[in-house]
Amino acid sequence: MKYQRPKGTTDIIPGESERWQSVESRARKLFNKYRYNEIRTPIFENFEVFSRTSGETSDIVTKEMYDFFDKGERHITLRPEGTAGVVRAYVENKLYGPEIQKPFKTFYMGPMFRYERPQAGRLREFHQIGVEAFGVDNPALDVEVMSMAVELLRSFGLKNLKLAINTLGDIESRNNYRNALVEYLEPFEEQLSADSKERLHKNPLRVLDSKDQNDQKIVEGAPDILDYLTPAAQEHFTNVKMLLDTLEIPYEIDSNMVRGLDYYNHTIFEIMSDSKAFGGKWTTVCAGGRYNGLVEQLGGPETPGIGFGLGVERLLLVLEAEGISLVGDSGLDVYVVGIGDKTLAGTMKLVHEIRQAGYSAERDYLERKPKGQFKAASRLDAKYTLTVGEEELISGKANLKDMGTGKEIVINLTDVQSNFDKVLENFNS
RNA sequence: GCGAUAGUGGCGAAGUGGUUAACGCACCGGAUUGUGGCUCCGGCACGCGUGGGUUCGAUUCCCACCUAUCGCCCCA
Repeated sequence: MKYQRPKGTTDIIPGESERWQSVESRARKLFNKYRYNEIRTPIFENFEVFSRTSGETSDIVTKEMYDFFDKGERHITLRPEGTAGVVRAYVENKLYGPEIQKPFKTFYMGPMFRYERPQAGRLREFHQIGVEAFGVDNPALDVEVMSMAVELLRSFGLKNLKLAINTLGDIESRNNYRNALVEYLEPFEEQLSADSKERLHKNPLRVLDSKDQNDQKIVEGAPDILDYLTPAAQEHFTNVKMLLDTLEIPYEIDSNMVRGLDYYNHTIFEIMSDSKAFGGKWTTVCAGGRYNGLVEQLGGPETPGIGFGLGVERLLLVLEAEGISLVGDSGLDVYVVGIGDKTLAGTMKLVHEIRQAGYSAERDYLERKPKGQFKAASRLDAKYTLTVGEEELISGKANLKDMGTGKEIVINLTDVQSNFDKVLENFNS
């Protein structure tokens, strides 16, 4: 093979693209119900937009970004996630202005890029559907966002979903907790896995979700973030739980849950699936949280925010594994069978007229014999065939056949242009 | 970035250090001058991921690279 697509990318070809369209259009519909409107931001941004916000030491920044210098020596990055760019746009377009209703609610969908080792549901170019809401610190917004995510996944027919929630508290809570955690872990430093030793001082919270069995044992006795919340942070979390209960949305509190990005605080959540698409292991399909402070970090006024991102590839894998089909077929209405090379123009005209009348139409382009054309019509799942030869073009009458029942009638070809609806109506009555 | 497995036609899949690389599906054509199924007949890989090497000879052995899949890291 001379040319191959770059590692970790994929072609979404017809047959597959329909599923994407279905996911996207359902998401748009749902977001509209909740009054979220679409935002489209660049696929690349200045490097700093992500490096500042994601955390200078986060893996995303240190080893997963597709960054390069353009011809003007600008340090550019292909966006690895959606939120930072949206926040940048929020600030740059002054969407925090007093004339704009709060919360400002928006959604996006599109490709993201991370330089990683590809695996099932993990590509270098992947797609996310996400939402962001700015300007309101009310827990009602946290719960609206979560409820929307859950509803979206359920609307696809998914069951066996788990909503896991946690809080990172405010800065003060987080710092207090971080200190307590490091203090607890340091005596175990020598026993920790190599990875966790590394994390201990770089990003101690990450030790909490280590997969190493021994690490997990040590973590069991670690202090709990929930015990270090300031009263304000505590109240926020309590209200989030209360509101989830109100909506009867089941959830689990996972106080060991952390985030790969530094900008999160207060409520964080993940929606996971234990679908066989991922070998039955719980895998995150949708994740999000609150990021009060991020807008300020990117040069805007102090503005709270919250959002989530949904991995489209992962969602599609789960839907497939669960045997959920998204495509309603947009079948072919009429296949026009043309017999003999004298019918070239007549067939073309009929196909054109049928399309003008609002129906889908196909014809033969390979000069196949009638048998081959009927076979093709059958394969394309055509509802009807219209058969024209030289005689029919002269007499103005031709056979219309219902491919389901095999029934045939003679129709006037002039009716195709003027009232094809009637023709079909009469046929079916 | 690390570790493991794999790579033969559009798809699935057999195969061997040595003449024409099985078979199945799909597709195309014919038997059947203008009607979908079945059946029968015929066609369809100057080629075995790419590039080197060993050999008289490589799809088969060796090396490198590429890609995919799985695990780790991380994550949607």
